[in-house]
Amino acid sequence: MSDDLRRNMALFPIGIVMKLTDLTARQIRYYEQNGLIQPARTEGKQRLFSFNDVDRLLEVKALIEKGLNIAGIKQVLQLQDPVPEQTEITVSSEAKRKELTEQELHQLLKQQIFFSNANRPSEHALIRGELSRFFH
DNA sequence: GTTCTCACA
DNA sequence: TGTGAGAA
Repeated sequence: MSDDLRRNMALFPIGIVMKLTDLTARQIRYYEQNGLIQPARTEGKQRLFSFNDVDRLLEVKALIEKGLNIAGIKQVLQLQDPVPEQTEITVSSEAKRKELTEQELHQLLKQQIFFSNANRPSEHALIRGELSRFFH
């Protein structure tokens, strides 16, 4: 399985994303309304975030903390990722931009867990449990 | 118990 | 952005 596919496959409920990004559910949904992220949905309409979404959320958070508004962030993200539309699973059209190696992917995962540990040491187990499916 | 949408101070 | 209501 390609790394690219894996990054778009992870499915976190909003609660986990809140812990991972330290954003409120309100903010996360607000950013989605503004097109900053495109989380998938379950049949029950609950949001399912991929690692790409979490990654983007962290960028958004960083930008917000720098004093940017939604409009400003939209521009920044558009420059980085001009309309993802839908992530096609076609083998032929993959790897147009950044391909992550196994090591880089694991490094990213470690970072996520590190952030969580720094903020809420008592919730290691929960988050690790949710992320465990990404480790082999 | 968790998340969703909508709405209001 | 926060919070609460009401539904799923």
